[in-house]
Amino acid sequence: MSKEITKVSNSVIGRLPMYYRFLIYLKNNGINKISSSSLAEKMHLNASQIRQDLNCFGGFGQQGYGYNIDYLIDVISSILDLTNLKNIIIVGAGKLGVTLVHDIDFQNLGFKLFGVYDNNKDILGTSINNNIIQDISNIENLKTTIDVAVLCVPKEYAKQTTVFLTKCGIKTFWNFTHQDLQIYFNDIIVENVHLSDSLMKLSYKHKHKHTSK
Amino acid sequence: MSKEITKVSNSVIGRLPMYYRFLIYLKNNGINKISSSSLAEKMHLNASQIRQDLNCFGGFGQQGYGYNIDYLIDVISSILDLTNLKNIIIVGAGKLGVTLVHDIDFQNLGFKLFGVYDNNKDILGTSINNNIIQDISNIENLKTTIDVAVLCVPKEYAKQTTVFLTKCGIKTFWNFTHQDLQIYFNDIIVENVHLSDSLMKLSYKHKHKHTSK
DNA sequence: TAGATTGTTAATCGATTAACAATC
DNA sequence: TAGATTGTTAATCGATTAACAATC
Repeated sequence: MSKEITKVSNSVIGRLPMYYRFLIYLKNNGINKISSSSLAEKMHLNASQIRQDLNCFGGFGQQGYGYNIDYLIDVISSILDLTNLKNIIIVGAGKLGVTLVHDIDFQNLGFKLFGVYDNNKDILGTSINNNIIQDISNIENLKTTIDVAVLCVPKEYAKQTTVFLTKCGIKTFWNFTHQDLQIYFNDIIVENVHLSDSLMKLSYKHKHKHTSK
Repeated sequence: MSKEITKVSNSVIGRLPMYYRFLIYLKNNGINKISSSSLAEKMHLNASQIRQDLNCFGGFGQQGYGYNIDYLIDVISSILDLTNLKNIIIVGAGKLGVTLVHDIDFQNLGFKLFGVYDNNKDILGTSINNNIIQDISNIENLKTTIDVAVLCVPKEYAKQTTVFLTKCGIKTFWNFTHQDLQIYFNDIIVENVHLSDSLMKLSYKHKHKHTSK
């Protein structure tokens, strides 16, 4: 049974991948059903929260029994849109861009890696994992729709690159540039991976070991 | 004027690096003072929130005037402990580990890169940016205190590596392994960079463009 | 049927926003 | 001094947790 989804909070969305990961772990250990309270205990969460989270999208459990793990994995996968492959490109073939080509399992995360782009003449034509690095200006001429761009360019180029890509019709960005983009662009969807912010938070937590939450 | 810090919420801590980054940007543009309302407008935030956030740590502004940007940068830097260098090691010298050695400005984020470790005999002794890859077992014999470990090992090894490192006295982790650790360890500090979770969230947001926040 | 556990409503808790007195 | 803007208290909003009736 599925629900009309209106507006789901970021907190809920943020927990879905965590549930997904943990349920796969349980499945791999031969477990095929689980109750919200037992899942909560294992994940160090609250059972009410798990039920509330899932019920944003529909009723996927069975009273007196719990949740079927295979089914729940399918459901979350479908909510996160992991089976419908979207075209993604990597913009910026520096160390980070290249690492992502190798390390990210795009296929299983809802994406088809469509191409890798850069503007450095020295590396154009080189191949990474069977992806030939192409000139970024080629994006304009693509007939295929690109759904998402991964921004791996240096911070100084983040803004102008995004201007260019939005002109090419791309509205969704996985942003590794340490540059805040939502400030300058309306109507784009951005998921930030600000590694330096993350490390600063760790620095704070390390200092305030017993005073931070 | 500084305050007795009791317990600051993760939401507040999470915004500090963002303020820090933006204030440096303003400074680089020759601006030396700003009011909370003007900062809020530029950052698409709420002025009350900025004042509340800062006042968790003390009163750093001046009525009728606003905040001195240089001073505020210093204050936040000190709150985040960015000037007191802590020893950090990278564990796992695969593509990601190597990329972090090159791309992360540890020095300016509160850390001194102390060493890079792996257990792959083929790469031991190799040098990355003047860091020689050392055998992970050497960590046990270190006389120097290691404050933080960056976990860049394959997911399957995350748990056992963490067990080993905690035995060596390391309690703070920057975790890139896609393995939840807090579930298994008490009393450790972890900052997760779950790239696959991040991409799944983007997948969700892309699908639900107009229904997600 | 009885026991277990969901789905959902209600209560609580915390974070964000508004208001305003203090003060530079 | 008058105007501006902080620091801080109070009000609102949203997210988490508890409770329980519905039901498998």
